[in-house]
Amino acid sequence: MQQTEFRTGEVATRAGVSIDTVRYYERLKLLPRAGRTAGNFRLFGPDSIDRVQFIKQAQELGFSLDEIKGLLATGGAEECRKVHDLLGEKLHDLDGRLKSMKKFRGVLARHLSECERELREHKQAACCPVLPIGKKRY
Amino acid sequence: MQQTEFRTGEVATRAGVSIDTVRYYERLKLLPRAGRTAGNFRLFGPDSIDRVQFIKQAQELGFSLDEIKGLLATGGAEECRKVHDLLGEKLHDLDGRLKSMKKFRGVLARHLSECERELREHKQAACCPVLPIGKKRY
DNA sequence: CTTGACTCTGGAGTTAAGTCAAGGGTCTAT
DNA sequence: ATAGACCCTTGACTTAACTCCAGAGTCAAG
Repeated sequence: MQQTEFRTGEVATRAGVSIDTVRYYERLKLLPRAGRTAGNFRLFGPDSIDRVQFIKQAQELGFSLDEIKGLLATGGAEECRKVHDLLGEKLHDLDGRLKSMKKFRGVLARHLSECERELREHKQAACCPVLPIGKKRY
Repeated sequence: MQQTEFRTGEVATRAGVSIDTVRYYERLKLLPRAGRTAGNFRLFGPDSIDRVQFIKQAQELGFSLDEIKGLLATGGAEECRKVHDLLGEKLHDLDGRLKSMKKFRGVLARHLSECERELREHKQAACCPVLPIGKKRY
């Protein structure tokens, strides 16, 4: 049978965060309040590990903990509507960011190859500062 | 003829940041030290505006000011090599992030449609918390 | 030559997201 | 029944990236 309860430290290592972070997330209600043992040790269900990972991923993509909390909200119908709208909005954001990331990727790639040419041709050129603009005065 | 010098406030509004941010960036050497008028007002070249925008964009994509500074560095051949390497690394990061963003996009989109179905079908269902996992215990 | 909008410096304050430390329990393997 | 590994709470600290403030100077228009 699968393990079904985890203490703080175990959640932390499994999800790849610090133990303090797990407690911090619980305080912020990003994780539901965990149950406790007789000795007051937290006990989390396995879903909490996934949840922490979800949070971390969303965070990587530029969502704040607050926004993430919005996405995790649970409740009646109007809550649902709110999550729905937020979701649509976030999806829209994400698409915008995907687009500009691709553009930026292009900029960096262009610079990279320019930089390579520079290094190849005049072996010790002035340099290749990454800046999508002229190089003289600022 | 084009305007060729800008004071702090103008750079700020054109680049869409606060005036404090412009000064802050100058302090951090993300912008080259601006020239001054007789009365000690900063004078920036037009490139500074582009530079601020570049910084903001990179930042949106998850680069820290410190990393960005690395990309802007200028200097001899080894500096160049360093920028080159950093650039390659960042490009690689970016690709990873693009991938996981797309995946996450999928997750959100799936939730969105699930949420919509929920709202459509049982008009006032329990709700649709965004969580890529089971809903019972944490 | 005054007024109102703008700018300067230096330093303190803020926010998000942790991170650390002190002082003290708990658990389990021997 | 004790050592070593965990865990608890409270509250202070840290870092990045701003943001705000006071007190003072500058500039363009009328």
